[in-house]
Amino acid sequence: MTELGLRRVPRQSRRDHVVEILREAITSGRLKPGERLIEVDLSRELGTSRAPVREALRQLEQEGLVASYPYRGSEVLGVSQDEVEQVLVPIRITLERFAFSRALGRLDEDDIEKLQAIVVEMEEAARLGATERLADADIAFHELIIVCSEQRHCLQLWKTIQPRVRAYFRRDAPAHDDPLSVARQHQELLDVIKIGDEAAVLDAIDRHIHIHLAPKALADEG
Amino acid sequence: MTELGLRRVPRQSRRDHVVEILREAITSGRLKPGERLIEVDLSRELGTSRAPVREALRQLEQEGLVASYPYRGSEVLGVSQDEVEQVLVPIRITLERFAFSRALGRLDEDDIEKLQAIVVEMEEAARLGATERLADADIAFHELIIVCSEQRHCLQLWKTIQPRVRAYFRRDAPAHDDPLSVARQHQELLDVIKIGDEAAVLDAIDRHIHIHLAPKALADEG
DNA sequence: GCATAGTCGATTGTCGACAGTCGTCCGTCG
DNA sequence: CGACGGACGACTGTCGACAATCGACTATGC
Repeated sequence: MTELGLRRVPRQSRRDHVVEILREAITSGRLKPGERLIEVDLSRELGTSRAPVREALRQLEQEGLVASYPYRGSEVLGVSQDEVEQVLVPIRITLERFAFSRALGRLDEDDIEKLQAIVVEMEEAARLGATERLADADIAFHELIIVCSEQRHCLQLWKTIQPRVRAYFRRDAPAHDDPLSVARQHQELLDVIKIGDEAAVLDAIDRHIHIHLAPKALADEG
Repeated sequence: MTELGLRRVPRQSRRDHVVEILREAITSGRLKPGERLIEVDLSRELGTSRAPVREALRQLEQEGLVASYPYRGSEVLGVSQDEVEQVLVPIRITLERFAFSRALGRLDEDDIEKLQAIVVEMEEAARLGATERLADADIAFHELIIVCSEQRHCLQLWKTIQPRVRAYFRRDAPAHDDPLSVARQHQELLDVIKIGDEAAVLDAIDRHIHIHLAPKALADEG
């Protein structure tokens, strides 16, 4: 009848659905580190069978949000500041330097427009004090460029660390004294991208990502 | 009777078994890029049901060895030289710099002995021209140190890229004019580790991993 | 002859049931 | 009183069957 071709269509598999629900719950902090994840309970709550839940837990395990032990279940993991500084930030720099330089030649006007829209979204979120929206827009900005780079394995590695990057964005977002600065920084990054000078872009990314380091870590880096 | 408590015990889940078989087949090149992986066929060949096979394929997908498309199946992926140089090598450097510096204080005599044993294994494999054994020993050396660093997420990221690192080790191994040099380089690295000077170790790792770059890439890096 | 819609086989996505494993609790024995 | 061991409950690992989806092929109309 009125159902236009997508009646009960999942359009996204139940597994993906479960992954999203759980990832959201973990990165937002609603599920806390150490909490147990029991397959039957989850499947009941989500109105599905255990098979999709199991596969979802495996994926979250790969993403480092969950740890699981044979025959003994799964638990939620946290993201330490130490990991952010020592692993995630350097990996992001490696990954994004590569992705950004590849993306430079491929970004068309449409892409630039989308990036600009994300910056606008940031400004709006910042004004409203919507820290989660701000963090998600931040993720979206970086992910869009990685997607545009059309480097399959780069995107795959990004997907592996992205949930944890999101987790620390969200955790740290409320601490910003000036949320608008996030939007401003991305605007500057975008401006450099528009100009298209590779060296300048790489330099801008380095500085942009380094912002996430705590003062002490910055001192360590020199 | 004689069965000493581990009769039919899997001791490793069927899923892990399937993962290992397929990973081995892909990294060794027995399964070629583009080849299709059909769940029922695999489950029949491996004498198991589809559930473990499905979960194994998901894991290999996370590792970047396999790509899968909803309702349309999975296929084997390759590892390009471009990815090695632009992504895997830099990521390895980031990861291993961190892991090695963390491991330095934790390596006990037992660990050093194991590392030494791996170098001996390399020498033996090199003399026999056993290129796959040589590549696997190379992997084992680096992985042991990452394990000793006791950085959970570091290990998790390593597990994500390790299969592709193995793939390019195995692919490139036969091309070495002097297989023994691999053992020699690791011996030198191990010697520096024994001394325990962090800066020297980090420097040695950089150079060690950079070896995998083709001459052209090296020129690019300056 | 060509475009379009319907059908079919192959393959994946999901389900409910059962088997295997682990930690715990309780009773027994020294 | 503590160590040992077997039974129990909770949960994960695996299975075989069914539903949903896709691409290719075929038939139909123009």
